[in-house]
Amino acid sequence: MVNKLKSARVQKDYTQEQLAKRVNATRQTIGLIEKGKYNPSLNLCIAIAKELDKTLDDLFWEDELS
Amino acid sequence: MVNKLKSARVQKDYTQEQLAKRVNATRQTIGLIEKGKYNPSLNLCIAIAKELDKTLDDLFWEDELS
DNA sequence: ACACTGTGTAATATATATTTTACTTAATGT
DNA sequence: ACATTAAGTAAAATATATATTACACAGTGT
Repeated sequence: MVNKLKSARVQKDYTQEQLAKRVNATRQTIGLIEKGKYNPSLNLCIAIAKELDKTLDDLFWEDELS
Repeated sequence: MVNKLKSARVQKDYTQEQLAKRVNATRQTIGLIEKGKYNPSLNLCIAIAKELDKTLDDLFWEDELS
């Protein structure tokens, strides 16, 4: 239920730290978001999505649907 | 550039206060998000989108594209 | 055995989202 | 004219996202 973000990051061959730097965040923040332990801000979500060539829905919209 | 959220809310015939109550937020918070003066949390965005029968992309993804 | 890289995690500090309370104004209805 | 409703806005308080620093650990390469 968690790791669409992690999948997308790994697909891009980014480490947590590399992604963090590109979106002006910290490794820890990225790690916690991947673990589902954070409720990130919209701007950060958008920055991450753009950096990974995904959309908000791709990364953060409900899995439960379908 | 701002008001996909406002449009969706009005379409649903919700007042700011009604929407706020349904997503466990305040009228002020909704108002500021509509004005683009806030960087809301992902959870709030998701709650709003669900309540308005939209997706994250519908409401919060870039206008600038195209 | 030792260095190095990627990640998990925790404590404290800082920035900022969100609430609470309150005042204002435009619009609408009586 | 008055009351009511929806919305704009502001100050202070509170909650929480995020940064900073630091330590631990597994995996990999030397």
